[in-house]
Amino acid sequence: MGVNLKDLIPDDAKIVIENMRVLKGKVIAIDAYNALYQFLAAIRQPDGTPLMDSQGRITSHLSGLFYRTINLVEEGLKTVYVFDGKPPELKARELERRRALKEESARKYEAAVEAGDLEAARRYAMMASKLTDEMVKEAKRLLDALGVPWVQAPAEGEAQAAYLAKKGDAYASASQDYDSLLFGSPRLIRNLTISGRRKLPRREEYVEVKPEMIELNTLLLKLSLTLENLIDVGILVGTDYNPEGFEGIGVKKAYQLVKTYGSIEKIPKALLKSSFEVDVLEIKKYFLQPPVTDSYKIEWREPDEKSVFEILVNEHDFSEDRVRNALERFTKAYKENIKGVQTGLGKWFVKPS
DNA sequence: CTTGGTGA
DNA sequence: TCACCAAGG
Repeated sequence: MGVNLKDLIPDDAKIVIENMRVLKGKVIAIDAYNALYQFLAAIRQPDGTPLMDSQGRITSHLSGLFYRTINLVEEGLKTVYVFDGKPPELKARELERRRALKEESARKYEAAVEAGDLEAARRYAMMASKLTDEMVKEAKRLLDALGVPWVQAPAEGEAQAAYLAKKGDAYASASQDYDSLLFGSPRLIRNLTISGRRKLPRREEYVEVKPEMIELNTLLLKLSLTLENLIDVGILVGTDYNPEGFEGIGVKKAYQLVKTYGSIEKIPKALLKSSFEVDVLEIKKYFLQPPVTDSYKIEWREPDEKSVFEILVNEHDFSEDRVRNALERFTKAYKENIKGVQTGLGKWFVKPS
C-alpha cells in the first residue's frame, strides 16, 4: 500500500503538530480513499463486525467521515476530500495483489470466527475490508449534504491532492501514504484522520498519535536529493506500480545507490534484480506528470441539515440525538471558521454576539 | 474511528 | 477534569 518511505524521513524533516491551531484556516486536501478505508477498517466491534444499518449495509465509513470532518472543521480546518478516479494500468499488479490478500484475509476471518478467536477475527476482518462503489457514492452524498467540497480525480487521488497543494488551492495534502510527496505535494500531513490514543496491534499498549507534517523542500534539503532522486528511491524500494521493488534493496541501499549513481537509470543493471519486468522510466514519468484535472471548484456551503438527517437517520439508522448534536456543533463551527472567512475579509464584519 | 456515560 | 469503557449502526 503506497510507497514506504517511513525509514527515509529524518526526524528533523517532520513537524509534529502539537496544537491544531497551526492549521486553523488552512485548506487541507484529504485523500478520501485513504480516510474512508481507515474508518472502514477501524470502526468495528471486537469480533470484526462493522457498523451496519437495518438493511445490512455497512456504515462504518459514514460514521468516521461524519464525526471526523466535524472535529476537523471545529478545529478550524477547511477540509476538501479528493476521490480516486480510474486507476492507471500501471497499478494493475498492485490491485491484484490487494485483491488476493483480501480474499485470503476473508478466508482467515471465517476460520477465526469458527475457532472463536475474536482478536484474530477482528484483525482479518480489518484486512479484508473492501471499499465498494456504493460506499464511495454514499460518502460523496454525505459530503454534499454537509456542504463540504470534494474533488473527483481523473486517476490517482494522491496525485490530484498534490496538484491542489502545488497550485496553492490547498495548503497541504493529507494521507497516511507518502505517495503525494512523490507526486510533488509541497506538504504532507499524516495522522490527521487517526488521532489521539491508538492501540498498538497485538499488544495491550496504547500510544499517543499526533498529526505530523512533512515539507517536501525540507525533506529534499535534508536528504540532499532532488524530487526526481526521491522518486528514484521510491521506485527502488517499491511503489504501487512496482510493488515487489528490487531484490535486497530497502530504503538505506536505495538512498545510497541514488546518491552514488545520480539517478536510477545510471545504476548498473546487474545491481537491479526484480521478479517482474519494470519500466522504471514509465513509472518515473507517471509520478512527474500524472493525470490531473483543473475542473473543480472548492466551495463550502452551509450544511443542509435536512439532507444529513435523511441520509444518516432515515436511511442508515444513525441515532437522531447524536446526529442532531453533531450537526449543531458543525453548523456553529462552519459559521465561525468557514462562512464569512472565505474571502479573508468577511470575518472582520461579523457582528459580535 | 467516534460519542457519551461512569466513577475516582 | 480525567481515564476508562461500552456502544455506535
